[in-house]
Amino acid sequence: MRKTSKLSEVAKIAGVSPITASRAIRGVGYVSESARARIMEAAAQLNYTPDMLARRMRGDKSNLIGVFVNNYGSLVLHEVTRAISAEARARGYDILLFNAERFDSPARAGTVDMLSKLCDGLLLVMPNGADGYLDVLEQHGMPCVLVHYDARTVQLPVVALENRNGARLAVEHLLALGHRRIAFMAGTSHTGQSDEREKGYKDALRAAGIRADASLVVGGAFNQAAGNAAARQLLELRRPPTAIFAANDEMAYGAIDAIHSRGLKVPADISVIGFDDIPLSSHVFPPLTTMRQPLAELAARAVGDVVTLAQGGTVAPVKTAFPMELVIRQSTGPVLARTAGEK
Amino acid sequence: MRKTSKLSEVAKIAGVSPITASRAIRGVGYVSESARARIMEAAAQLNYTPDMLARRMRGDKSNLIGVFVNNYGSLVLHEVTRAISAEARARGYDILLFNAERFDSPARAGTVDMLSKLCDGLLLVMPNGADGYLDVLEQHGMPCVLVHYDARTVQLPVVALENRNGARLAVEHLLALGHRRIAFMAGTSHTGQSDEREKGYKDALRAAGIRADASLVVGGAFNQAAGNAAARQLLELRRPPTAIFAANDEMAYGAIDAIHSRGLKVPADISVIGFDDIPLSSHVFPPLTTMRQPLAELAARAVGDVVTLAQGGTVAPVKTAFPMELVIRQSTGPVLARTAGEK
DNA sequence: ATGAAAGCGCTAACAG
DNA sequence: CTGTTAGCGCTTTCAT
Repeated sequence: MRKTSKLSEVAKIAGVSPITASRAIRGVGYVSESARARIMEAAAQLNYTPDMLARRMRGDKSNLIGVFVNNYGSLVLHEVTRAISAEARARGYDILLFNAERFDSPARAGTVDMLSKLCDGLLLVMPNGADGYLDVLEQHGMPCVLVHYDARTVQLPVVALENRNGARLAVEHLLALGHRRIAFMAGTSHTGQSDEREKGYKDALRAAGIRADASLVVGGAFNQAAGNAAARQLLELRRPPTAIFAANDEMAYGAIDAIHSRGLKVPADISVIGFDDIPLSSHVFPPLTTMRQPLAELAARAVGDVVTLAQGGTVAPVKTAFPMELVIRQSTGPVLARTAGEK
Repeated sequence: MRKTSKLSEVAKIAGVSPITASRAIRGVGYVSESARARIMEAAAQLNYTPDMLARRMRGDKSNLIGVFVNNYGSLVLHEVTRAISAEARARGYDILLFNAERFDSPARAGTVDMLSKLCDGLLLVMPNGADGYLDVLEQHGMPCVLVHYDARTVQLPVVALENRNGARLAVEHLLALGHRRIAFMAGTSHTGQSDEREKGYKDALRAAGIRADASLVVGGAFNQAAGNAAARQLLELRRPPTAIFAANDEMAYGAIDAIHSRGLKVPADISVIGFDDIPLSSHVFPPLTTMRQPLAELAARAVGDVVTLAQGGTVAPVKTAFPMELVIRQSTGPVLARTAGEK
């Protein structure tokens, strides 16, 4: 690997000391016109670029925001990071996305540590509440904001969704359509979001005077495969649900697949509602009724907060929850007379 | 920000010199049992983590692969990076994803440079052929592999798709269904992929003895919005096409939308075929006929190549193109008698 | 207007 | 077995 040119080389060619060259290149302090000219000339000739690694080691800014994610691959995550990326760049920051299942594994500790040194601020997207790294960060004082997190309280600003309330709204929509036997498909409980959504589901049922039926709560992961499996399980019940509330859109897709492959129709036989409203939900068949999250506002807030922190400002370590909006498309419909009567 | 503990502190507590502490912690060289115990004890107590930045500045490995992308946001890109990420982690590397429109902007140069110093190897996914950074990399000697690139030749290994051939196959499928008036929706020409696909489209038409009609080549970006706009444009033609070949799946989704919103049906009125076969293409309506890329193999090869390079091995600077496979679903069908007769 | 010294945190090479 | 010296590339004092 060809060595990249360094400041001392530039300085030598220009016939000055490294520090003078440094000043000229950064444009600070006094440098005579002639010296400056020679230095710039030499730098151009050598194609010199300052070594940010070295600068950073001395504590300078990097203009980089680190985005830490786990389970890279989910579509919501993709949408969230995309929004964050757009927002960050609009503010003059670049994004460094780091993917790790957990951040507290000893093998990863060094990397994580280095990245947090490298970046001016950190955004943890959908972090695992059980991850010990959260505690490290909490004490560390590093500018850091949690995004899409709804688990145990940490002393860090959190930008999240009104998961519980949004879920209640979703189920109320189903209730309003006459459904009484409503299933919930849960994701993982890593971030706490699924748990909150489940609470909202139960809130709505309780308010409607419907007793919870444990066999109607299924699932286990936020992806299509899990949604598919969970739906199959529901369909095999002696009394299957007439409607399914999936903890996210991707699970809903999987559920719809399972229903179709049983020869049943959505929403004629079973209604399905998702959560997140990722862009593709209006393209699947049938177009998915779901709860929309205000992605842009959320990203703007998250990035705004880290940037404030990174620039020495203060942000209270509290959770800001954004409201969800019901988007009615075609995967939900009134409960059929025959099924409704069955109850 | 609380300073993180450093080696010298550990050493002081353990009553040894920094270098001895270093040896004990890395497990190299001779350290007496008693000293080692005291050092580990102190390190644990201080929660010491080595500063990889400092290590890296001395030229050590980081076990990180940098993935540089532009236009972060596209779903194909997401799938590709996801596959790369999985593959890299399976080999013990972590991924650092860096998003920038271009890598040669002066403002970004420092960051780009730093990242390439930081990472053991680089993967440029869908790079812009016009980006001057490619030339820098070419000379630089940094372990680096291009992924999904089909533009001007550079002296770097490239892992790509059989774009031209795959496109030909796609159009031949349409031809076999009786279509004669076939449109092509192009993406951007940044990576050269769209251009190659267009060549394949023309190859197939020519082989079938159909004269190219410039009004049937539309588009301009690899996303839904562009696909939508392009399809509207096609539908307004005096003689609209009976089939559309979109340069990627996302454009195809947009096209299908446009067709539906005109009150037409896919494939009854117009057939649509995509390119890439991202997972969602089997869930949209109608399920999309498309060309599948061997994602896992591709990622395995790309990661395998950088890792080889990073470990001092050699990889020839040539392009490896992976074949595409036709996946027939329900968005393509035989041309209708009335339309076919029209010609 | 310019430079020398010192240090960021770590470790290879070379003494003890 | 352990410590000293030196240096990665840069920049902030503090001179001159």
